[in-house]
Amino acid sequence: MLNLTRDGEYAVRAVLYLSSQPEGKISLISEIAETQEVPKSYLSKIMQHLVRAGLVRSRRGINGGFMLARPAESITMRQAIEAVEGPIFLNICLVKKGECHRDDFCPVHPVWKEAQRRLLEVLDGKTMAALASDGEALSKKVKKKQK
Amino acid sequence: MLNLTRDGEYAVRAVLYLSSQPEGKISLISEIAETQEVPKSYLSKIMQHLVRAGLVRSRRGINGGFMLARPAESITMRQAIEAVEGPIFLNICLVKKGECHRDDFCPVHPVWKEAQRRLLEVLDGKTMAALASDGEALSKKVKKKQK
DNA sequence: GACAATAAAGATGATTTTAGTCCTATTTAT
DNA sequence: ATAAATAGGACTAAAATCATCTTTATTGTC
Repeated sequence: MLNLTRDGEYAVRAVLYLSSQPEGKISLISEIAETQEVPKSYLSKIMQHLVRAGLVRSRRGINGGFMLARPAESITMRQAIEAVEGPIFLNICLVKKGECHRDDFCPVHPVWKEAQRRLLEVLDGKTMAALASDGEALSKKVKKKQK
Repeated sequence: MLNLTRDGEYAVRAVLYLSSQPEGKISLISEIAETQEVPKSYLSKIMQHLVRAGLVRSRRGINGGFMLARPAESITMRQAIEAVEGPIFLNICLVKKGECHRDDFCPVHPVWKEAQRRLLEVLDGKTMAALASDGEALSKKVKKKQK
């Protein structure tokens, strides 16, 4: 349907939250779930994907929780999304050569290729560090408005 | 899942086929279905959407069939897709202001807006006439290769 | 007017995906 | 040991996907 699933949305929120925390701080699932408005038990699933993808590190037991596995500057929006949704392909014909046998003579194929390139350019171009910084700026604006 | 459905794929194929026909020619569903490798009864549904969207005109009865309702130059890929899938939104937060109540302070929102803008730019920029012409060029190339 | 060809429209259904919940491990600091 | 935390699998309801089939409406020809 050409739109992001909950999985992707929640993954971005979670990684963004961790990126906004002081370095080295460990965050609880319940903490992330509440602030990011994600069902806790669902989030648990999402976090596991993020861990397996190497974006997030977890610690079990008392004083456990989650933190980024890498600097927020090195994690892109695309990576967060693909960690839970798998690789992004606007159309199956982009999965790999030969996936669609009409490839050779289909004039639509190159259009999708270009569309996908442009989409990914945006998602690749936004790091979690940048998002976190944008978020801070926004929350200052909101507070000003409320005065 | 961020990818095109069959509906969208088939719609593009069907409109493209009609765009490649001599002007004024009426095409049968079975003809479109066979050449475009779309199940006939499924295609029937798709064609109805295209008719209602005003991209295609139909005639019932003997000698009936389908033809473009407008010049192929005036039909974009986006229009063909949205005729069957509805408006394209990469994320629900783009549907309309207020759809996502995190809008005001969410730094991710503008990124999706930009990504969507770029994607639509590509789909808006490709007319069915252009695709048909690209298709012709491609089929010549394929024939050459086969020699 | 009867008939055949054709699309329109609606009912139905199998399969997959989505969006979760819940329960039982397993790990770990104290 | 115990309490606090994540890990991971089983389960589910609802929706979307990808169709098929049947009936109805329209239209040209004889």
